[in-house]
Amino acid sequence: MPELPDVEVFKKYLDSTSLQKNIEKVEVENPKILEDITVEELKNKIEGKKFKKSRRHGKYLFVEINDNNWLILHFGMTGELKFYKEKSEQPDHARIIFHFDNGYRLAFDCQRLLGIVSLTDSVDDFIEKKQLGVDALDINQKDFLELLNNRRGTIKSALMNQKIVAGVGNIYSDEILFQTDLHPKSKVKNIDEKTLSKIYSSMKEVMKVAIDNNVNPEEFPENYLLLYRDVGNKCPKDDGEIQRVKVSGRSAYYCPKHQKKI
DNA sequence: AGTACCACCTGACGGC
DNA sequence: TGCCGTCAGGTGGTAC
Repeated sequence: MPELPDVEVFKKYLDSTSLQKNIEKVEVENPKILEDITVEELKNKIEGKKFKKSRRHGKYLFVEINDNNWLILHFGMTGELKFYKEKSEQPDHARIIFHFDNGYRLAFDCQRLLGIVSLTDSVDDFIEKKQLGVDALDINQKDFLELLNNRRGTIKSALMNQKIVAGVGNIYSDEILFQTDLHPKSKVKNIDEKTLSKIYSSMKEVMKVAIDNNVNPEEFPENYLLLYRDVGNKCPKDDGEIQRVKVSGRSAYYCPKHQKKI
């Protein structure tokens, strides 16, 4: 799940359920999910405090505990949040559980343990240290074009490169290229400025559509790839046959009929 | 600078 | 039923 739109939906979920409640206890079910911190540090810094507000950057969600203390959540491939009351409702792979004083709990669930839970005293420093680019929802067209100017690689890997633009992952880069009629292996340097501008607009549009529809593909427009993103399916635009190709180690799905390599 | 490959992990699925 | 290979929306390190 967790690309920019998914994380934005998690943010809204956390904001609407878990802010301003006293956190009585932090339970660590699996410490492998922690990075650079110990179980004790996590408990000491959070127990007895409240989640004050949250902030998203790319695929990261940061939750403020107090002025110089933020919880870092990264969802990996399989992370998600669940707010619930009864233990019986606890998700199968709850790795960290925050217990609130009203009896409710917030679980950081992560089946594959590729997610990360950590702490930082400065979100901006963390973003800088990770060399994350500007968030895909915030970047302006001029900066986007400049960042892609003179790149030698493929357009899909550029879109997925978190140092260029933060937030776009495998699924949504496919969607953006599907909507702009470009083969995922097209070389960035072969793409003219007009087409790059189209990619920029499509990136914004796809992110917005996904967020507005709560990342539920069933609600997406009919001409979106997402519901048909598998080998052999019919392209929702022109009845081409969806194919798969490896691009920088990831599976890219595309319609060979209208996505041409340039 | 880019890319290919590996590692970190768990689990679902299809073929035999 | 079990075993095996492949795949899955992420990131980071290494070696070309």
